[in-house]
Amino acid sequence: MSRRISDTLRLLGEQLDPKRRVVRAGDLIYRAGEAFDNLYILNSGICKMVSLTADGREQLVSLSFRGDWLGFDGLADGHYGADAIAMDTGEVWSVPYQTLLDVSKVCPEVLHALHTSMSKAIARDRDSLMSVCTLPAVARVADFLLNWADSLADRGMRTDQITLRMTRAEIGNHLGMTLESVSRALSRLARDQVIGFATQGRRDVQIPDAGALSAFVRRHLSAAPALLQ
Amino acid sequence: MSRRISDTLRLLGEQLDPKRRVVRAGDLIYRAGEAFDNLYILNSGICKMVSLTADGREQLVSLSFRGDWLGFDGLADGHYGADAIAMDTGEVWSVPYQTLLDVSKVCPEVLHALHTSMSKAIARDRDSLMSVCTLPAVARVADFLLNWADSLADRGMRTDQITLRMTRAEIGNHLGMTLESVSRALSRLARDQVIGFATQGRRDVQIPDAGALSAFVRRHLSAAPALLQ
DNA sequence: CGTTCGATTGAGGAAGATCAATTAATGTGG
DNA sequence: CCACATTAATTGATCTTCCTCAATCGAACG
Repeated sequence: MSRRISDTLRLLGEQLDPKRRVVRAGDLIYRAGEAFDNLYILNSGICKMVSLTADGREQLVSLSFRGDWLGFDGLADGHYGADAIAMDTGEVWSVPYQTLLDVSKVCPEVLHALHTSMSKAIARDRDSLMSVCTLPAVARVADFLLNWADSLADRGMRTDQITLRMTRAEIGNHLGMTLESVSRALSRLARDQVIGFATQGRRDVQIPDAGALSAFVRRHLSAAPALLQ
Repeated sequence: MSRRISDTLRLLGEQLDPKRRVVRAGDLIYRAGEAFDNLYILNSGICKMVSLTADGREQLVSLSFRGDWLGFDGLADGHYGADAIAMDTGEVWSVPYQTLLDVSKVCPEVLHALHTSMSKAIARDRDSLMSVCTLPAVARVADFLLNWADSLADRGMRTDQITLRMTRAEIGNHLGMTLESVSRALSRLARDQVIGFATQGRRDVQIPDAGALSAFVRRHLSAAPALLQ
């Protein structure tokens, strides 16, 4: 899988000749409301998508890792629907949507990469909804950590220790709970030995055994009624 | 907008020569886990996507209306990620993904229609997450009704009276609350005169003034902390 | 006309929010 | 490099929202 993502990135880099930009934590990649022109590909680093409603509600709607595309949300109505913000040093490639279409005609793999990435984005968004709707707070945090670790694993990175580049407030916002609940959940997970904290600072989370963390989630399902037919 | 959707459907019908199938409430369009081959286009009727986890959690992840495409979620890993179930009598078109790609080469509009639809799906999924994460139960139900009405409006249909083809349990599942909370929320909305119930049966909801319903949501925002940078 | 399924409503309880105080990490200017 | 200021995180006490359990009512259907 790590191979897959690197290979895809190499292909895209060669075929699309994207504009490359180095970003640092906090840098804006695009802003909600801006005219849609480019799609972005995250070559390295981590990104968050933050959506803001007219009535002032703010939501961290998704996270992106190496190989992910950004900006789909702007395609339909010609304007991006959220802010894309770097959470870390990284490199972002940008490609005009039109260029992408042109290249796709001679290189179908590029189009397939786009579709695969959009499909994954949809699947991930649904997983988020599932998590928020069906899991109690502690399990939601555990599930969040598992998903982060999975994302790293897909990219061939270590998953026994992950560095969350987010505050408790951001995590809570993304998971639909308060920062205090996030903190309590993490303390609980640490007390139950399914996660650990690194020596310095509590933003580094150790996951010695993903299976145990996964089992923790299963143990904390609140008996939900079936929907069925 | 209604024009747009009809026009797009006509184009797709002509260009793709899809297989057409009439479905009735409860009919399965595709099943989670099935091999991905086709994309589906909803020519009429309403559809729900239901996702099921390994540990038995069930989630109504999204709803689809006339003109929406179904099946994107299967593109990335070759298997559909949810069940697609008709909630009403309707007609579903199916098109092999490969056919779609072939036609796209001679008719770029088709590809653009696909991308637009995927982009909208992503935007809608994010709206769902936003709603679940930032709104209290009553407001969530109100927002749900507003979104449904908007979907109808986009298709040129009446929005002052909508027929929910869902039980309270299904609505609750989709919105992350119990069926009792949905019932109480609807009673509350009716008491506050922002919705009404039709003479017969309580599945028909009248929305005399969408603005008033929208204002109700705004009045019931729980003061949330800002995320900012 | 009774049976079944869905919806409503009430009472009590629990999960998580809110408020508040403390501690830990991070950053800044001297 | 240190004292101080600032921001983030933890933890506790209380309160609110929503869930759970239960009874009743209504609608649909054989």
